[in-house]
Amino acid sequence: MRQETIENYLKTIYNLSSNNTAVVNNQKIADRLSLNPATVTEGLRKLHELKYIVYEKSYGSRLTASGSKLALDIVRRHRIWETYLAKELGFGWDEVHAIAEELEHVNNVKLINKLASILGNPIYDPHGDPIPDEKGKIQKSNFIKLSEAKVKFYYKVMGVTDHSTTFLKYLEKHNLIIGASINIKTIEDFDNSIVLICQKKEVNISPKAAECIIVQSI
Amino acid sequence: MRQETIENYLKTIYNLSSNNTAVVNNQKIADRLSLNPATVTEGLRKLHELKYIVYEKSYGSRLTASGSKLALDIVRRHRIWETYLAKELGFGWDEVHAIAEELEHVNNVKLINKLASILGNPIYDPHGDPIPDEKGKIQKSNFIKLSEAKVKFYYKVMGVTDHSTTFLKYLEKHNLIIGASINIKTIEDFDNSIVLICQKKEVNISPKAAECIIVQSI
DNA sequence: ATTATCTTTTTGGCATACCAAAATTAATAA
DNA sequence: TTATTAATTTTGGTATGCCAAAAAGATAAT
Repeated sequence: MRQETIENYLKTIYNLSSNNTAVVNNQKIADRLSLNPATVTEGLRKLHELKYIVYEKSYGSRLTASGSKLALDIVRRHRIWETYLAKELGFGWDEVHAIAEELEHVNNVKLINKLASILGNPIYDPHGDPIPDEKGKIQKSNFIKLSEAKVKFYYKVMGVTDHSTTFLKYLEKHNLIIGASINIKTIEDFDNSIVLICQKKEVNISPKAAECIIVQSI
Repeated sequence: MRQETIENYLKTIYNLSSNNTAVVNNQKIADRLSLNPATVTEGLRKLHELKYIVYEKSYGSRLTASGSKLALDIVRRHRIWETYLAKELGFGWDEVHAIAEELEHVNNVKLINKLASILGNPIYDPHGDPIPDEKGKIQKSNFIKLSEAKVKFYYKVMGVTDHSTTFLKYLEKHNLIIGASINIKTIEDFDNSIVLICQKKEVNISPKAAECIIVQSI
């Protein structure tokens, strides 16, 4: 199996099993990688043979220790590159993902560690996702998307994943700046829009906007 | 044909036809890419179909305008990365080639131009090879290896392609520092070793060392 | 000019990574 | 529980990139 193929599968399985214990189903992998389901079945069978995953037919896959190790390594490379592209090379946060998607396959530990060191060994990337360290250790993040927030809970705005002028203006209008404290009042049943209190004013946030706002439970 | 495969062939053909007009034979391509001659024959036939090269059976290949364009682009990416790795990320000149060999396939114009700009848009890389500009224009270099120097001519030492301590000490001992002026006295017939005058002293340079010293006609 | 040698090409074959369509298996709803 | 729908797997097939060994072509040496 080509190394790049292996890496793409493992990264995808890792990302889809967020907590890294959940079993991932084939269809989601096929969607993410834009592959035919038949191709995925084949791929997973091979990854099982290579002992990167445990694959149970008609059930799903989860990473083994060695698969997890490789997946974390790829995730590290990807996030370090994203951060480097954004912070050191002046790319927009909307541009970095696609480039990092290619750069992540260049496997040179010294290179990634050097970039990380220049960046001050960050534990979070520009999107608020945690960056595994060289050993694969990951800072468990309590950052979530506003769209995943629960009613009555208090949160702090930590970042955004969309940096378009229109979106930033939208946020400004509602006082949703970085660091702002918010309280979720209700989530509308019919369209999932979120009603929250920010600086004593009631604000209505669309589901689309809520997807792009990163918050932390406080 | 996979993009990476195309790029590796074109780069190799470009490098082997130095002046970019000479016809390149299959065996040299096979050697450089560590491929079976049969594979090369196949590859060249496909590149001909794609109009990247003109390939005449049992004769050889040369780049077309479009092949040359792509080749120069790859060469640019490779040499910019080498320079960036060496100058900005602190890699040794012996390490940069292998890493650049992978990074060169990441095709993002903005990225390469940004790196070039940080470096001050250099026209030569750490090995003394010229870096094509964004349009593929190349500064014609009059740098040659000392091994290609001619008797009675005057040259200036411009760089080295081997950075081992032992080699640098060898040079120092003979006063062959960067910028030094030299005059080729004779080239020994039986072993091709070079006798030159440097700072009024006669110095004998082995063919192996002469391969690693870059000079410029003055 | 005719071997001998070296290079290139052809032939037949293998592994990988894919897909479409059919068949199977699992999940869900009636 | 049985039908219906959805997910998964099998089957048969394609394109790419590679190789070894045999055949053909070109080059050099005597």
